[in-house]
Amino acid sequence: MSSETKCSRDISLLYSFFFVPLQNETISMNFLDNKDSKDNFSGFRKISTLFISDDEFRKIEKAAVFLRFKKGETILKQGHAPTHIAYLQSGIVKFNFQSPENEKNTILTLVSAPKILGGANLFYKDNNLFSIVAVEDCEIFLIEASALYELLKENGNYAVALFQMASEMFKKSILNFISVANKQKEARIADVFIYLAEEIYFGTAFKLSLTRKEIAEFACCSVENIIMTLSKWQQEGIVSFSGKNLEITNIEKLRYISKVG
Amino acid sequence: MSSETKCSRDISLLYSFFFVPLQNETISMNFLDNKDSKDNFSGFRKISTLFISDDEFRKIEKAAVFLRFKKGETILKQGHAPTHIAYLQSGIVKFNFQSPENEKNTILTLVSAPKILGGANLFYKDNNLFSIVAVEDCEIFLIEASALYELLKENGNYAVALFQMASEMFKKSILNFISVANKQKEARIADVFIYLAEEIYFGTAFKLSLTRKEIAEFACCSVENIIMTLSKWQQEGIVSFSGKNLEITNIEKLRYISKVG
DNA sequence: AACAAAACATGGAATTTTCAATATTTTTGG
DNA sequence: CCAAAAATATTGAAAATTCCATGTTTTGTT
Repeated sequence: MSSETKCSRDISLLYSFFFVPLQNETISMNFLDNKDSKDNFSGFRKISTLFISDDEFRKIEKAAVFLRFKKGETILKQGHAPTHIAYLQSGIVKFNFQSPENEKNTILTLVSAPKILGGANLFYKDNNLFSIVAVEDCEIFLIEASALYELLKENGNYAVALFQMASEMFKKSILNFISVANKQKEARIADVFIYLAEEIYFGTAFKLSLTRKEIAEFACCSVENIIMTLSKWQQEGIVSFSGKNLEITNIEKLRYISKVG
Repeated sequence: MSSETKCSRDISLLYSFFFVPLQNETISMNFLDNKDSKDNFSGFRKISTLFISDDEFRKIEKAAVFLRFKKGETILKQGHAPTHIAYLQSGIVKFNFQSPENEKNTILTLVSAPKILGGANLFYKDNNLFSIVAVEDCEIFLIEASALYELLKENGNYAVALFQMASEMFKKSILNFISVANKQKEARIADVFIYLAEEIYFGTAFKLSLTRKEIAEFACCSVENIIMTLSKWQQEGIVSFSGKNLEITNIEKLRYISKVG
């Protein structure tokens, strides 16, 4: 547990109650005190404020705990019971499926803050279908599922709103599926970079937080394909990169590749 | 409109109100009178009975129209506004995505009755992401989305239940995605036939309602792959088929191929 | 700073998969 | 019932993609 944590009162009990440690995973133990927590929680309030009352919000807040996750840490784990839903305050996460047979990973979709995560997992009767893993340092509120469930049952308006948000992320997975199913390598990789620019980094120049391997797992091809394609694109003046810094210099060309492949 | 249609009163107006004709698609115009409609609708009631009251059910029933769709007909169309949700009383449907660029179709998942369809589409803000098409003759209730929406907002319990059902179908699409992304041809085709036996035909011997082309669109490979693989499997004693009649004679072998293939 | 591990990069061989050409069988519509 | 269309089937060539071997660079840790 970090020594810099400031607790105005003991919320470690709350923490240990709401948070189930994940196997073989080291968890970032930092969390803020209630005051800070409340401030940070305003993002969730903002998303939800149209639909839930102050009373309802306070109930959720009581069932929530604020956590920081470092790059690579698992937030919600595939195969576990969906005991929590997560509100992503800041950072970027991947929806990762790990094949039980081989070691292969598939990234279903990427999501950047602010978003409510785990809704899709939550509504299954079964255990989590995929993991949610930080690809950048993240600030997260883990909310006890049962508390949210009670709210949803009482507040249909909010239920519909939450489903819409959860559906958005499903939709993105499906869109990626369609890209993978119909297009070949180069068009798929183009789709990934268009997606990164439009939905993750909100611009054409960014510091890439994904490794080539992760991009391969997202575009469903080999690492070599990613590396070769990026090199080719750099020669063709479509992208320019050095290390992790990357700029898409001709996004229209990328859109063309996405279509014609 | 079929001459054998018996209408105890004029519901064709209701029909035309609820039903938006689909472009380039001939629609089955048969529908039953209100009495029959009520009887058949009990399936929907049964699915929903734990969550909605008789009053609420009657409201939904008033906003519903019973239709028969013939094999190949489109029930909900990709790109259209999600004006309706469908209760599949009997039959089998495919979730079909048609690529705007080329003519390629992708079958995201298959679903057999009884199920509530279009929930996923419903929760999007956007238009339908995919079409729902009959692969066998279907009996369907089309329910006005706005009526259901009102119910969901008032009845959070039912909203949660409906979303769970919609999530199930999403989950199946995702599982297919994972199969396509990670496995190669033969293992994917094995997955498709295991799915058909377990979730669609509820047995290892069935009359295949999909063409080889549709199976290819489901397993995301070429028609030739399906034909060759089936021939090979028949020689190896894994399946036996003649025309549309097919029997999986060694499903364990199929499961092995799914894993190792 | 040194070292180990991971990530990045490149090229060719091997494999998988699609495409193209063609023939047979089954289904559909008049 | 017949003709046309669609579906099924088979084959080899072409294309796409992964795998493998190898080397360089970057990152993280002690």
